[in-house]
Formats: sequence, structure tokens, C-alpha cells
Amino acid sequence: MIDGGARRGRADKRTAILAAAFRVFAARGYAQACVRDIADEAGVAKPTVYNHLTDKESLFRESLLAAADRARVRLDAALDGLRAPGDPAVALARAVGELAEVLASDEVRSLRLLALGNAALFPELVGEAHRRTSAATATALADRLARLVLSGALRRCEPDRAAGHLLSLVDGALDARSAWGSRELPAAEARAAGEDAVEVFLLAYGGQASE
Amino acid sequence: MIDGGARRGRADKRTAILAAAFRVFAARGYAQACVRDIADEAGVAKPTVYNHLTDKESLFRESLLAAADRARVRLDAALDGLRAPGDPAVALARAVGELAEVLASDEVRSLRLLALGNAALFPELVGEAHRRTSAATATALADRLARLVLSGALRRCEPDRAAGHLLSLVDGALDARSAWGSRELPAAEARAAGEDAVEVFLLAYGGQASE
DNA sequence: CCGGAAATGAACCAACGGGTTCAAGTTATT
DNA sequence: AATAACTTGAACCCGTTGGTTCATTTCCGG
Repeated sequence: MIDGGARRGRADKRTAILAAAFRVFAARGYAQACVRDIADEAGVAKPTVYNHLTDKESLFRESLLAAADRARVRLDAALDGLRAPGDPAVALARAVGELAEVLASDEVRSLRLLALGNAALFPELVGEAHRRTSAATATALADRLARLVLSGALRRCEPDRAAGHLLSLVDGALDARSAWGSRELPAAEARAAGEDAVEVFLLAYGGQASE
Repeated sequence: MIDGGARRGRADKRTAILAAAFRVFAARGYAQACVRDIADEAGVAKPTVYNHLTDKESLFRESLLAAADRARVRLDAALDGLRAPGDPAVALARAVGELAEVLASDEVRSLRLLALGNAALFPELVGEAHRRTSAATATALADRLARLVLSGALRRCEPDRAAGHLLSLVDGALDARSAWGSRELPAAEARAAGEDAVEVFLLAYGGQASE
């Protein structure tokens, strides 16, 4: 999120470049994206790109990590609904539905795809992106689930493990319905996938009351 | 699996080329893999490659689809254990453990990664690979689960939906434990992930006896 | 409004790699 | 043995693209 390098050039150009880079990389893939296109998309001249970032590789790294941080914010926000009081079951369905929507969004999907698809070239990025998004979401969700256990809405269990299971169900449902992302998934359907996941999750983890 | 084009050149060379191509693509990624390397890996001269396949793109397509068909065979084999008689719960754990091992294997992981990572260049391949592996496995598993429902080992449910849930749990567990595949997963751990998935699955779907 | 940093565009370089060609050697088939 | 198909290796062509240079213009802080 923060890296304290002495920035060169105007900051707004830099962020425009990184955002454009991510879009172009996502659309064409790393190798097929040429710096020229990225510069155009950013509304900037090619030398300007090289004034801000040393080379194409760092362009990829930085733009991807920035996207990961943006994704993290959105994922966290989706789970924030679980902090509000109210019926835990409906809150869970709502929050996870929202989470599924975010996970199915273009930006988040592209992020994961780009990291995975270029693992050969950027091995560190896979783990780093995973840490900043999936892993972070898992622990955040585990925290929320722990409270639900205490409140009796969920049966006694290990929150981390349960969070992993719930996220697996969501991811899996999204993958299956979109055929690995080859079919565009409308927001409503993504939300439905999330709610479906919650339903099964509650079958396994629900408290006595919700069974 | 079969495509009836009039084959040119010696058949053994062709299969060697496709196998080598898949290995090189998996190791370096599509764009970074050069035809020269593939020819070397196959123990063949470059023009020979172009004698069998028109260009690099078809080289990728064919090698990937061939790998998908190989994967399909292994996936089906893993589920075949469910046909044997015996305690359904242990059979399920064993079969899904084996399935997880196959899913975590280099070849199957690479296949998925290559298809997803080059979706921009080969959009059709994503759906096709998904159909030949994940989707096929899902329906095969659904068939097995249906029998388990009839035998009373599982509670009444829609087999397709249940199969999707079980596979989600397996995939998710593998992704989480390997950090999206960035950490190599030993076979034993993969198997454990599969068995863990079955455990939760049975919590949600187990018959009265297994609860 | 002034001065230095930053942005521009155009031209340029060099490496890389897909794809072809060709003459010579090898393998099957009849 | 003869013939046709296949393979080989090496050289070659050429488009693409990452990265640089530079003279000129634009922008922003003081």
C-alpha cells in the first residue's frame, strides 16, 4: 500500500499510468500489452511512462499491487455489513452476496487472472496478491464468524477453518457459474451464488436455532 | 479428443511435439515460450514443428486440448473408486482425496492456469477446457452422489448442486493451502485437503446416520 | 512572471522471435 | 533398389516492441 520511494514526476500522471496499465494488461495480457498502448490509454507520452517507472516489468508489478490494494478495500467493505446488528443469517447472506459481487467484478477477476497467468514471469506476485486479497479477506471473515459463534448463530467451530470453507463455496460457485470466468456473470447472479454458498454453509455450521 | 484432420508427417513426432509444447508453455507461459525451445524439448527441428502445425497459436491450442483430455482421464479414474461397494463415507473421503491429488498435480494445475492466463488470446479455450475437465468431473461426481442419496448415505438433495458444492470445497481448500498455487503442495497435503472438504460436505449433506 | 522540472512527440536503435526457404540426409513403402 | 515423403540444420527475412535520445513546449511553485 505504501512504498516510500522518492517519486519522480507529477503524482497524478503516475496514478493515471498505473490505472491505465492495469486496464491494458487485463484486456490484452502482459506480453501482448505494449507500452505504447498503455501510454495512449493513460493519455501520456511514452517517455513519461519511463520517467515514472523503470521498465515494463515494474509497470506490471506496481499496477497489479495497486489494484490488489483497491480490491482489498472493496472486499473489506463488503464484509463490514457483518458488523451491524440484526438477524445474523440474513446479515451473512447479504454480506457474502455483496462479497461475491465484488469477487465477480472485472477488476478483481482480472487481478487474480493476471497474477496467476504470469506466475512464470512474476512468481512473487502470486503470493503477494493472494496475501493482500484472499488471505486478508479470509482472516477478516474469520473475525466476523468468531463473533457469530459467540452469539450462538453458528455452532462451535474454528473460525479460520470455517471462513476458508465459506470462501471456497463462494469462489467455487462463481467459477462454476461463469465457467472459469469465460462467461460474463451479471451482478445479480453473482449475488445469488454468494447467497447459495451461505445456505450450504449454514447447513454445516449453523447453530441449533438456524437448523 | 478426436479430430479427424488428415495428419501430416510421422505421428510419433506430432505427439512428442504436443507434449513438449505443453511442458514449455507451462514452464514459461505462452508469450515467453519460443518455438525454438519447443522444438528442442521435443527433440525435433523447427521446420518439423511447422510441418505438423500451422503456427504457434494452433500449437498452443492443440497441446492444451490434448492435456485437457489426459486430465479428464485422470479425474475420472479418481472418481471410479466410488463405484466400489463399502462404507460410503470412507469411499467418498478416499475418492475425493485422490481427486484432490490429481487437481493439485502439476499437469492439471498448469492446464487451468494456461487456459485462464491466456484467455485474452484464446477466449474459446477457457470454456472448452472447463467443459472437458471441471464440468465433466462435476457431472460424473453428481452421478455418484445420486447413488449415495438413493442408498441413504446422503440426505435428499439435488446431486448436481451438491457435486458443485463438494468440488468448490476441494478447489477452495487447494487454493487456500497453496496460496493460489504459489506454494508447491505435497500429495499428502492435497489428499488431506480433499478429505477435509468431504468432512464439511458431510456435515451439510450427510444422511441421518452419518450425522 | 520567472526558472527549473516535467511532459511531449518524433525519430531512432537493437534484440527477439515467428515463420520461410533450401539443399542435403533419412525414413518408409512398394 | 527406387521413389516419395519426411526430417534436418542453417541461414535468412521482417514485423514488433522495449527502451533511449533530444529539441521543444508546457506546467507549477515561489
